[in-house]
Amino acid sequence: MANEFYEQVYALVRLIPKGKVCSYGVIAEALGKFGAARQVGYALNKCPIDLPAHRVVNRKGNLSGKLNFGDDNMQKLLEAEGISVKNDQIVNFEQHFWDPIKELEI
DNA sequence: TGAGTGACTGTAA
DNA sequence: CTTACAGCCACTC
Repeated sequence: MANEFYEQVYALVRLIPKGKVCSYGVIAEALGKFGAARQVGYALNKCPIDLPAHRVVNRKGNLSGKLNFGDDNMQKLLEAEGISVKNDQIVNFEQHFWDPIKELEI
């Protein structure tokens, strides 16, 4: 690929602290692609094994790519990090939400 | 090149 | 809060 955007997405996802989650739109925004949330998801679709994609969810906190994440149970991984998941949706999403822009802005 | 697709989001109801 | 519609950008066929 050699797409810088993809690399940035991967790099940012890896920066997500354990026990925290983020939305596609925020990631796209942090990379300067305000309307490219779908591309973030597309980038994650490549899903490198070392990429904690389970920490990335949509704006509703729904595990959109749970099935696409792989054989592993995305919900289980989140719960292992202290994130409660109910009905494929993160509980207290705002509480676990991590804003890369705000964090990187420091 | 153009049409179809998608791990999305904002707005409206 | 959810559901439905439209807009959005990049990739695949």
